[in-house]
Amino acid sequence: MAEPYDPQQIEPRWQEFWARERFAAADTAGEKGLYMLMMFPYPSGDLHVGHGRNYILGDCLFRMFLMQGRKVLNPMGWDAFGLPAENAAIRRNIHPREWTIGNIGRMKDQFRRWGILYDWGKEITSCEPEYYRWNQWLFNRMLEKGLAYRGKSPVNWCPSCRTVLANEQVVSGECERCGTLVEQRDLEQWFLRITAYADRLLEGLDRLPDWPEKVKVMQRNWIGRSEGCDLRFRVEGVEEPLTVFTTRVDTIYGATFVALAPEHPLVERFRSTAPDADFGEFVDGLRNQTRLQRESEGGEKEGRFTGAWAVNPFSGERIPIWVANFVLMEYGSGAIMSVPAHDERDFAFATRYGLPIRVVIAGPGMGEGTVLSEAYSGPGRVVSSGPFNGLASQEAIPRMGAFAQEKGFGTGRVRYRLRDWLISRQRYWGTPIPVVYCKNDGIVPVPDDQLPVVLPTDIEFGKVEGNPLARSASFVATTCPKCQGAARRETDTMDTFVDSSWYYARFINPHVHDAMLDEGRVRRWMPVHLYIGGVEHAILHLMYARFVYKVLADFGLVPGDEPFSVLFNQGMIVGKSSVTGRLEKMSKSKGNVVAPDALIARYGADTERVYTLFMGPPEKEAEWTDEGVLGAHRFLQRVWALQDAVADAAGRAGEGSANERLRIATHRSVKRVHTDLERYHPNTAIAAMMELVNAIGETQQEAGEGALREAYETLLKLLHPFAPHVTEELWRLTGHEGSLLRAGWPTFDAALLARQRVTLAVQVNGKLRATVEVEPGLDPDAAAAAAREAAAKWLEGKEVVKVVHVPDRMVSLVVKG
RNA sequence: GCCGGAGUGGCGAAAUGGCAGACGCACGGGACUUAAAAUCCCGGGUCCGAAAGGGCGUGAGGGUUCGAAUCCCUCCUCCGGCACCA
Repeated sequence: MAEPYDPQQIEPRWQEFWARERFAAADTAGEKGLYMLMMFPYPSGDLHVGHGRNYILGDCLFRMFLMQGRKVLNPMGWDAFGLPAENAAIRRNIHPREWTIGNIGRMKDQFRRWGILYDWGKEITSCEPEYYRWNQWLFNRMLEKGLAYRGKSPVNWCPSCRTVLANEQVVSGECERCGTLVEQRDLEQWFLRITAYADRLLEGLDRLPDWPEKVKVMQRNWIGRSEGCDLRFRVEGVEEPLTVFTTRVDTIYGATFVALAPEHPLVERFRSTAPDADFGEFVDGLRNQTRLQRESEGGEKEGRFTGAWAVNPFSGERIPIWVANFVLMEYGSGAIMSVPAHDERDFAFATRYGLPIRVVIAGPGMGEGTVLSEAYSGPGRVVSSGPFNGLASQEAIPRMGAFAQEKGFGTGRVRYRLRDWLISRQRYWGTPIPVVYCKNDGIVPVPDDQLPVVLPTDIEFGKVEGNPLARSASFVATTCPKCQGAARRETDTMDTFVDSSWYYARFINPHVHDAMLDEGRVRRWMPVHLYIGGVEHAILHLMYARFVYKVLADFGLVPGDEPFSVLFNQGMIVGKSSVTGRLEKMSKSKGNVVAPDALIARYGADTERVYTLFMGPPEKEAEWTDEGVLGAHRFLQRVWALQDAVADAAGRAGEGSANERLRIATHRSVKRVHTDLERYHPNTAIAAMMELVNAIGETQQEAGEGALREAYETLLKLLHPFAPHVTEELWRLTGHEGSLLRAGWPTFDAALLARQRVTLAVQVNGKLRATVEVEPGLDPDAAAAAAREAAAKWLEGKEVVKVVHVPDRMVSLVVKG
């Protein structure tokens, strides 16, 4: 009898062995291999079982690749800048760096205890100057190309995080990180010109067939490309024309007013002349509202007449200019031509304020005089539009656009919802933006040879409002690189998404000191073949990374122009919350965190791994249950116990049919595990191995040593990526030396699988009536004969008019009478 | 509102045009045990039937097909994303 299965005793030993033997080390100087990567984590400290999913799946695939003898780069690092470290500094008076490094140590240890292998020789920590200096270097390059710029605009301010945020980091009016309502502030900030890459970001998605459709759709929506034209309206009494953006020039004869955003510069000119006494108050009220407030007020459309008139450039008609709460300064030109008949919002506004509604697009069943009860925004025939009458709206759009262009009051224009990427943050724990402000020379970049601009350490946290960096005298006071005069350093730091926008390329050459990237290596190893991470980064990280990669490609530093060939999004692990009683993402506040430590102490890391991979398809959300863990543990117990079955069969030839049955089961499992892993379905791969365990159990009395050994050893190999510790141990116990990682990945004998008898389903008129066991590869006539015999009782007195034969699967008989 | 995804036993799920429910959990019965735990064996979609066998069954309704969980149309519900974007 074997010793009892004791993961406590087994697991640490193998973890040490794998580290010592450096199985995960990949030489990127040599020839190209497969590059797989899991999104590097923020080192927040403790990991729970929900975090494990991503890493366990990655490790499972990695180990299979290693067993297949492939060369694989599988690195790990730390997205180490960010607010939690600074908040910890304020609360607990510990330096952010110290806090971060401590957490990294704990997380690395957790990875080790999960049995997860990484090439730690290539570890990256983004808060170290040797890493972030290249953020600064890249910033300088982008500054040279005009891709980085300083600009003033209304920006999102999170009062709790005390910093501005990029648009992508505001989720329905709230800070993505802390949930606080963001405010609008007019500030001068640093931006990266991601909008210059909008079309390429869009077009690149079409060349990513192995990305989830969902992510691509989200990015497309976020970029929000729309084609239309800018039209210039003359405003009575005003010199400069007013530009509006529209995608529906075809409706312009139906424009009965023009609407301006409250922030539109033209509004100021009408402040004193507008007819309503509360005009100024109204405008100021809107300007002080947050975006969310403005939208939340029941979607109620509100506005005021400015007292001014615009002239429709097509018809020459005078139409009033209004200020309206539903017009956004951030989009288009902050001014629209309003066509109530054909736009839902304009319709609501016109109805409320008694403005005319004029049909100019006749949809099905509509004519010139039709009175609408709601806006019609579909296509139709152009009416009441002078020379354009009778055109189909689809046709009128280009025709009328061209007309406007010809006459000089219109220009074809593509607009995007996407805004430039605001990267300045008024916080300490990030990459210093490498510029200085000089009285003589203005904004001066810090020259490359003076990089990195290192974060100072003489910092006091938490005492006063504002960026602690700005209070570091030694940091702020500097000299101008141009004139050597006194100058002031920029104290804003970069958004941490800058760090993660290119780290994947640095992993290939983390120790190059005189360049951001080693061109030769990067050229061989990029793009990342398989990128695994959570869907929460569908827009943020993944779009920034695609943008920066394209910039790097334009600088000639990287090959191609997409960084990640295959993207795999794992789903969340959720647990029943003791607070809300519902299934929620694991978090301390929800009281549903399962810590790996106790689990590993009781059942072992292999059990956690098998359960995590067995829960369901990894792209789906899955609920953690203690009973499920038990099932995974039982499975490993059975595998452990089966070593006796092999030992007991020593010297036994066994019974032929049992041997054959077991061998077929073995090879079928090899085939299934392999194909299931290839399509990222570890759950069904485990099911296949469970079936093999059952098959070994059923035949262990009759089968011979050869078949049992083959079955068991194959099982150990197949199971190794899932449960690495116990399989290594069993591999030794069954008399082998070395590691399963070097034992090769099993292949299956197709000829053997082709020999197994098959069960044909027999259908009569589409209903299953019988099954019949036959030799594989039966020809249609023989199959039909077997089917007729099996279903004889259903064919009595009937005529078979058609036979459908699906080889080795079924025969369908169609009968009449 | 728009876009995307999903809906299958008591539960997690499998099957992507060919025997629905593999595999596991929970449950029921049995063996072992003084007993329990652990382990092992057997049984579970549902209805009729003692059984053999049959009817029904993959959110609802319709369609295509010899054959549909799978393809098409209409609708319902849930989840996710975007949302006054001109």
